[in-house]
Amino acid sequence: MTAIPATDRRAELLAIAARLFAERGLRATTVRDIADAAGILSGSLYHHFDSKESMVDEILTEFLDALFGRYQEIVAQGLGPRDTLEAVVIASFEAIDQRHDAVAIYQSEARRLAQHARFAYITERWTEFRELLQTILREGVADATFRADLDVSLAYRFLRDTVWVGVGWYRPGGTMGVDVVAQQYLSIVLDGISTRRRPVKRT
Amino acid sequence: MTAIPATDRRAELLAIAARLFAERGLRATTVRDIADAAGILSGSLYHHFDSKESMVDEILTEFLDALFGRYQEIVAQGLGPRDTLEAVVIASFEAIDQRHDAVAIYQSEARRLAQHARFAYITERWTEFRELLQTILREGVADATFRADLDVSLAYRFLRDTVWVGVGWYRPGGTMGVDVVAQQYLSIVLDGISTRRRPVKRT
DNA sequence: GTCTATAAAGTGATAGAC
DNA sequence: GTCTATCACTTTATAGAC
Repeated sequence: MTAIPATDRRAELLAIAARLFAERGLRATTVRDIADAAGILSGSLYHHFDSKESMVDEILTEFLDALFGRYQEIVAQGLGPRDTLEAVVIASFEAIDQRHDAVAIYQSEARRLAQHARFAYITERWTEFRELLQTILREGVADATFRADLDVSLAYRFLRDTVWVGVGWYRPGGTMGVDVVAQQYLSIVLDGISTRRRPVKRT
Repeated sequence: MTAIPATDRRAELLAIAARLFAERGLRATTVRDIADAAGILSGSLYHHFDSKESMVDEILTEFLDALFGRYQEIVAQGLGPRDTLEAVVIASFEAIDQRHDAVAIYQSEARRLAQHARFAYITERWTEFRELLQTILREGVADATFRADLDVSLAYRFLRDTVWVGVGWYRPGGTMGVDVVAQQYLSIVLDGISTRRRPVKRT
């Protein structure tokens, strides 16, 4: 583990890179694009970073550390399954609001990045998030907060995907606040969209 | 509009390209990768296709035409809001099952492709799908199938995203059949995961 | 911290032989 | 329908001057 100098210029360049990575995709963003956007030449970027891959690594590491730190805070509060789930969902939407670029990169590139040894921590975080959500769901089924017929592993994937996919359309600073979106989201996930329950079809 | 010769070899090469595009991403898949996988040299691909972009275009056009033809069939049946929604969701999951590569390409690249004039039809299809789902939701609210407090435009985005994001983890031929997944999905969306309804929080 | 200059490899695409 | 050969251009990254 090498210490990384956290200069202002470095952070500034990283923010520029993150925005381009999020908008155009990792592969479609060249080091020239980043340098152009920063008003310098491409070679000058290598004074700050080893490689383009290092920039991505740093953006994701910082983001994931902050996010999972927040999740740990929530778990430590020892709320019940429903309140814990709500808090985790709200924290995730807040991340979409406040770290939009990093979430967008994570959402659209993490799966492929995770295949490389350098990004193995993505898989670890993925596992951590799965255990977090599945534990909440299992406890909720056990204490009758959630439906007894819930397929926990499927519901987990559903929750995971639906939370993060919001980054695709949510625009920070738009008319709809992130807290409103989170509440509407929770309303659908917890209570469904229909007025009356139907029998669960078995196949 | 130029007629495209639909030879066997052409379809075969297109299937190989679609698999690679889906697995690695458009930008990360080179014409050499496609040619290698097909057992020919990269130059030979240009006997069949104008460009790499043409391959993508053809894969997506064919997929979207088939999918929206299916949606039209469903609408033409004149079912109620709930049955129409169920049928649309099931048809979408069937597409994930049967046209996995095309759906994966669509899911992860459509937004950026739509910015180019050549792929303007993606935006048109997007609008078509939005109107389809929002009409179902509005009619469902009107006849009390769906909750009166539903935010239709937000629920639409929720449905749209959650249906297609399934392509990220669903593997055709796996242990869980696509019909089971679709039913579980509908169960959550329609009825929610909780045992009892909570008051909707207003902000 | 940035620039000049450039290397080394990869990329989409073409022309014409077989 | 595929191969040989190759072009024009782009891309990541480096070395050393300023």
